Amino acid sequence: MIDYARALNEAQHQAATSGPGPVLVVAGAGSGKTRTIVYRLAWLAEHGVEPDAILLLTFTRKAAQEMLQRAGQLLDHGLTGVRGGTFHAFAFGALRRWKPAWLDDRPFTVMDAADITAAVKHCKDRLRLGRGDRSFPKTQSIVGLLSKARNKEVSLEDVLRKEAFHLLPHATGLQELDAAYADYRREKGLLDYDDLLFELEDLLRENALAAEALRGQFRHILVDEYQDTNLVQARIVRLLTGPEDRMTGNVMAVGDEAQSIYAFRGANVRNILDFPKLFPGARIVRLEENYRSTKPVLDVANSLLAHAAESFRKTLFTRKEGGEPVRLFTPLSDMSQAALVVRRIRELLQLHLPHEIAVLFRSGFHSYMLEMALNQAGIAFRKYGGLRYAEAAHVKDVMALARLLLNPLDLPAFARVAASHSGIGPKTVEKLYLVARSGDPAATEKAFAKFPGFLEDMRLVERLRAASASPADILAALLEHYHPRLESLYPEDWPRRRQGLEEIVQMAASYTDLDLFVADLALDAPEEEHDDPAEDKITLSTVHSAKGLEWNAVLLIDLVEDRFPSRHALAQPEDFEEERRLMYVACTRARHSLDLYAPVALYNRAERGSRHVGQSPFLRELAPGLVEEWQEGFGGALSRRAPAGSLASARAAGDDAPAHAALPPWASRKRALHDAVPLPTDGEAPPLFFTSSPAAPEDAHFCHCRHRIFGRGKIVRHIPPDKVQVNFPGFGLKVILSEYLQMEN
DNA sequence: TCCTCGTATTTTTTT
DNA sequence: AATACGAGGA
Repeated sequence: MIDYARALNEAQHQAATSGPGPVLVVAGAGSGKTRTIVYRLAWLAEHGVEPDAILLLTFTRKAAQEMLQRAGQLLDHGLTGVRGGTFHAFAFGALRRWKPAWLDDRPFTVMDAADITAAVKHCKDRLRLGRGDRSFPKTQSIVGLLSKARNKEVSLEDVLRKEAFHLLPHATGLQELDAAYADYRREKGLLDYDDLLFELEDLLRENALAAEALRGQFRHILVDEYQDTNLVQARIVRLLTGPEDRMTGNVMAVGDEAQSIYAFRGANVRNILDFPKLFPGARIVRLEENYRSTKPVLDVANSLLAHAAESFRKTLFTRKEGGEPVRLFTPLSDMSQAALVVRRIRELLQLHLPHEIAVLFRSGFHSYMLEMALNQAGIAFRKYGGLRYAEAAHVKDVMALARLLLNPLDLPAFARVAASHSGIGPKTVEKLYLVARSGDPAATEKAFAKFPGFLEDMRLVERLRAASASPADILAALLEHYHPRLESLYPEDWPRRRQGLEEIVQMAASYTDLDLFVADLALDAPEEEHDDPAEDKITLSTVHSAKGLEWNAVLLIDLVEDRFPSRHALAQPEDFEEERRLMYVACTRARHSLDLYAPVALYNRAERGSRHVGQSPFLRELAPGLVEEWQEGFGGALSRRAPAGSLASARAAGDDAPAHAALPPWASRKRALHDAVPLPTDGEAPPLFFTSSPAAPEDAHFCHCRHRIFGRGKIVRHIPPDKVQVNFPGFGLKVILSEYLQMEN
């Protein structure tokens, strides 16, 4: 039995142990939201709710897995039966079981981002839209506009009027394109991300049998990151909890309007405000105490929100007094920013394990320079957001063959396979597709005769379709067939790619149905390397992908105009406000240490030089005295910029270039840095780096312990007050409550 | 007419 | 890195 009252604070306790009916938990950043959900799961299990009657809908699968894992540690019998995943993955599962009628029993495929772009491009070309017209939007902007209209459930024209006034002359053309793209998907048996949600809603409304089956199974629904749901997702949750006129199930939604960062995708904060309307009788619980961050970090975060629009304003409080100051660095350029960050990470690595350190940024490409610097410095990292594994060209090539096997009408897959043979361009693809679809063998033979390589692809796919082999066997066969092309396409690094593809075959081994595997890859691409738990790496991530995660040390880079906030967010006040919340999310990821970096100049390829940039408006808005400012001089020397008016401010202005100026930035960094820090003249607290030791982990004891599930493991470090991190062979690093471990010596 | 290749331009965020 | 566009070849 778990002592809930002891393990949770009052509000958390109320949420975790609340009886039947709808509950809304408004959970501030770091307020123990995950903990609350985990204890909720435990409480439900203790009260006789079978795990498979619980549906946990989260924004990312990573979050769902983490939650289930933490719950498993808490409960003896684990919660393996709890169903959890993204709305999209859940929708796919349901639609696979109850196919939409319009498919007429044809197979269907989930499109990934590249497919959507390719499909819209195809329709655009066929309608001859924007040919030679530079004012016509590019394919990717069009995809964004169409999806935005559907997600916000407003007309395309309204979207244009509001955010792209200059495109209004093209409204008719874009509407035609929207219709053509819809026909395209219908004809080819393809569902894009938005289709999955709307089709699920239709299913729940129109197929009483399916609706009853789902409602009967999932008596308890938990929705995480509720502020990021859009209108149709809220309706889906409502429909899952019962027919329109009455509630038959239970629902708990958890969210924080201050962390709403997906409005661009149609997320609607009103969902939180309207929760009591949609779910009458809802109880509301607020978690406002922050357990994650130290006071200086929280002060910065609160200061950011103080300037937000009223409905988003909130102040979190912490009892963790003290802690390191938040530091703002102003490197001379983004290049020296990368060097400085590398230096700083090296130092943080003496205090923290790699996975406790993260560098965050607004957009995927902002980290390119840092990635190069880290590679040179030999520091391993994992990157989230940006290019995903399943988006790598070689993976898409092999998966396209697999998809063709499942759905011969899958035009994006067909086009990808075809175009990998030389001599086949868009026009030829279309011709071949029409012939292949007509099913006339003689005509097909003739048309394909010119492209023997492609013909072989199709023959192999057909053979494999008939063979009814396992997903792993099918992919292995496709990989062998694809290998020669892999070598010729990527002469430099094909072995690395080959290894990645072999991992795909490994992954597929845990599936019995190929279509599930293909959909999973499109819906939630796994990480690049199959996690080798022994290999601990630091994290690079976009702020969006960092949502819901936390680290001991967070470094936030590129806090300059046009980058953070994104230059695309300047036109609309709401967009600007969303960037502010994004910055808030970024800062609240940090437990002990938060570094802010605002390079003075950015390298510009076109000009082959650097260009001066202003600081992010969010930095200028911060209340004075919240951050400690350090500026970079030549040679990487850092000097403290004293608070305005103090004695040291005059001194900081002078630039005394140290003797190490000629050294490369990351050579003998310790000494160079140390010497560069001016000694305090007025008895003020001294230097920056290396002295800072936020709750330095005690040195590793290298003693062993035993866990009833994971077996014997080595204790890597203690996490005060009551947890330890243990490396279990075969399971990797786990954070576990000491009381669940047996010590060994 | 269609394909290929080189060059210029531009990168938001996610399912 | 990925797209768009224009020149030149089949």
